[in-house]
Amino acid sequence: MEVRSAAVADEARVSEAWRLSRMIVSVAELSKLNFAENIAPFGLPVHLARTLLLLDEPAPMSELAEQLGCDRSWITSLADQLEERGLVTRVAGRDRRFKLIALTDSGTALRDQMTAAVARKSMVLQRLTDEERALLGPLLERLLKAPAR
Amino acid sequence: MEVRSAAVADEARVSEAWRLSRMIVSVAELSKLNFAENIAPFGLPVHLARTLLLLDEPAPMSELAEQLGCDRSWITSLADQLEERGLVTRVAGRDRRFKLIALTDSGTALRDQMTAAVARKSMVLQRLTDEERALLGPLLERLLKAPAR
DNA sequence: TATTGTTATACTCTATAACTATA
DNA sequence: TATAGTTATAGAGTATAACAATA
Repeated sequence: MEVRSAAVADEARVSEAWRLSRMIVSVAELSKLNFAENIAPFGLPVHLARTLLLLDEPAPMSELAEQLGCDRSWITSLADQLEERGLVTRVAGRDRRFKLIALTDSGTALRDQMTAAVARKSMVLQRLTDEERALLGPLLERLLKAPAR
Repeated sequence: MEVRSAAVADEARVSEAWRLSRMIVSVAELSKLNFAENIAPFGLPVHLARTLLLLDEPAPMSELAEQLGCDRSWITSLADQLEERGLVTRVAGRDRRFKLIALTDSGTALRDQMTAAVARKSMVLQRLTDEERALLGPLLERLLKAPAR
């Protein structure tokens, strides 16, 4: 009897967890759509916008590859595209093998505009209250950092 | 002075929202990785597994296209692949134009196994307590349903 | 004429492998 | 020999457009 009700409770817990998992993915998809809409006025494809928003400091290409979770060769292509638009330049690194990707003045200006626009129009800001956001933060941190209890 | 501090508070709110947005996307990415790992033992590529988990009732292909957010022609391809593996069949719909994708017995068995495995091993279940999940649900619902307050 | 699913084809994003230039 | 970036090529995943069958 106790075993039975424990199993039922577990079943409910598992199916609720599954529902939450699917919701997280949906939220992220919505969030990406949102991002795409918000940057559309700036005329950059999503992957270039994403890269631009990452470039606080001049960064070696291999480091960008790591941050974006992609191959170095793809970074070459991204850098080419951003360079064509005058948003970044390749500058020398501490070693003649390294090339750093650095924002140009217009790249910096565009990044600042985009960051502000994207943050102000984010779903999280538009749809949640201050209190709700305060609750959400720690939960997301747990999901990202927790060592799979 | 009041204006200044209001602006500062707003700035903080916006940048916190931006941090949360990025975390949501990271969580979703982790969650997808997790999903991929959990279904790997079943030997289905991710897109087929995702489709299988969607098939509770026999569904017309155009409805699947809508649910998965992709073109009807891609559903044809998915259905072909699932059919080759004996997991689904095309059955007649209420109109001779419609074809419904329905799970076979082995499709149903596989789906049940996968659903259970995926739910039990989900990050949400493994990394959050019951209380934390109870907090997370309503927040996600707000993000998905809220009419952009 | 409008709709469902199919086919053939093309495109986008990204990885792999081979290459170069340094170190 | 090992590492950073580049080039050329290939693949996965998906869309587009034209089409066939049915309504």
